[in-house]
Amino acid sequence: MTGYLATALITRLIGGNTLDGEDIQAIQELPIQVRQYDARKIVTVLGDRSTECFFLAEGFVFRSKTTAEGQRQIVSIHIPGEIPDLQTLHLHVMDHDITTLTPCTLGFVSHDALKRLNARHAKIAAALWRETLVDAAIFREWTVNVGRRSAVARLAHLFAELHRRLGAIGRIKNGAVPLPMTQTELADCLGLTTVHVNRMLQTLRREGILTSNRAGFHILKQEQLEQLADFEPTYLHQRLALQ
Amino acid sequence: MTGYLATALITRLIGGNTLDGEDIQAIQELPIQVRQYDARKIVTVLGDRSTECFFLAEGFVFRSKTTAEGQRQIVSIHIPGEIPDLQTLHLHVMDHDITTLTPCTLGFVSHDALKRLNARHAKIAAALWRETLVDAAIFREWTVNVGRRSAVARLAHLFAELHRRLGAIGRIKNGAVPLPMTQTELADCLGLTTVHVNRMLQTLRREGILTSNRAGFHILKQEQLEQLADFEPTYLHQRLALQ
DNA sequence: CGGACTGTTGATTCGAATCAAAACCGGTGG
DNA sequence: CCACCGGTTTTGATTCGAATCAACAGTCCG
Repeated sequence: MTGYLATALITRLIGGNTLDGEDIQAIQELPIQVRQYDARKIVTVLGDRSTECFFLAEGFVFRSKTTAEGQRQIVSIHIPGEIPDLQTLHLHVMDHDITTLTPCTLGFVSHDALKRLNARHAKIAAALWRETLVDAAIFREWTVNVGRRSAVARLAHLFAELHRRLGAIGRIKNGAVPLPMTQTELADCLGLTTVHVNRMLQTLRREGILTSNRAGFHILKQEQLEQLADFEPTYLHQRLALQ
Repeated sequence: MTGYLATALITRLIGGNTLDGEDIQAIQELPIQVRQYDARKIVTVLGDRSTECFFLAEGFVFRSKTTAEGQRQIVSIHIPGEIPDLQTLHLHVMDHDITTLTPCTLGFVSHDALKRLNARHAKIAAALWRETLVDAAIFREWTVNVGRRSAVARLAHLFAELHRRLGAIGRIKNGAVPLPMTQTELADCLGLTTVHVNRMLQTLRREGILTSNRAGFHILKQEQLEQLADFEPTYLHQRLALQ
């Protein structure tokens, strides 16, 4: 893994852990295959048996499951620096789909290479494990969101979370959060219908809490948003508040 | 960790992985402190900073989060053989509560001991990591359940899942699933109210799909239950169908 | 025996889904 | 350059599933 790809991963892993020079070098030497994806393309699908994981260098992807009645639920959104299918290292069959939200740059690394890396570098292994644990913490919060919050609060919570996560990787330029999701996709994150998401978005706009369009959203009143959302960021387990 | 405690953990870890004699011995030598808990006691609470993990030897516990409005959402139920707070090994602050559902026997192991074990036994580390990944897969399915299924289907799905998981550890005696949850607790798993859970339970009973009482439930028509639930067990990642 | 949960029932309300149609927008091709 | 097309956003009317409110019955336990 070379250049900015390695840098992005290392930055992320260092965020929560202590890696030494050897660890960093090992990551830089990781054999990686870079592939470009268009927006809205499936990367991995339910039932797949992966032999590699991908590092999300640029763009957004989401994970989703679809019920027998064809109802889709998005279970997570991934941002640059993450490894959305890291669980395939130990869970051999995919139990959901992964789809790109935007054009993406993905860096594929074989399971073999990752396993060797883990075997030789305990700190990296711990850091990667930790990444999957943070994912799990976010899943838990999403269950709470969908199960116990009102429609507006759910939507507000999603925005608050993504604002924090994108802020932590320095992707927010004076308040503008670049996240090109359609209202249908928002609805599928929240267990709502598109129509209702549209109405709740209007509520948030009317209150002057945010503006939004196809390219992303812009939080105008963060405090009010987070309060409305019942947002409590502990679950993100962000070690440092990066700005 | 001695006697049946070690056996239960080893059985579980072997289920998905290959451990050799040395690994097994290391687990048996793990220093463990056994504590008994009454039913409905909090084991770990939001904000805690753990220095140990506990192995659930006997009984059931659940993890939950509560919104600012006081609405509780149960995000997972744990059964004997699991380590519900294993994530504390790498995520230092608890982002939810863990409560016993029944009287429980818990075996506490210090983080230090676990970290030494992981450092020396790569296969055990992988097996433990895998456990947390299966947890995460279940969280994802719960989000789908709460987000996209009807009330009856949600309830049916919960029963179907617990039937499979308890079956895999040999806890089902001719169809009877021992799971003493109140309807309020069921409701908190499903993002529903107690009243509505009561009505949906009656629906399932009326259809002759199951019987249930305070001690647990008894599935009469498994196939119909799983179909109604849109239950597809891949996400449980049960390597072998144990009987 | 009494009290506190837990389970059940009925009447009513309400939030979100559904159904349907129109407006908008960005890209494509004639 | 403009007409068209598919996907997305918006609006309105209506329906429906689950919540709410309220009361009562059942059960466990000290």
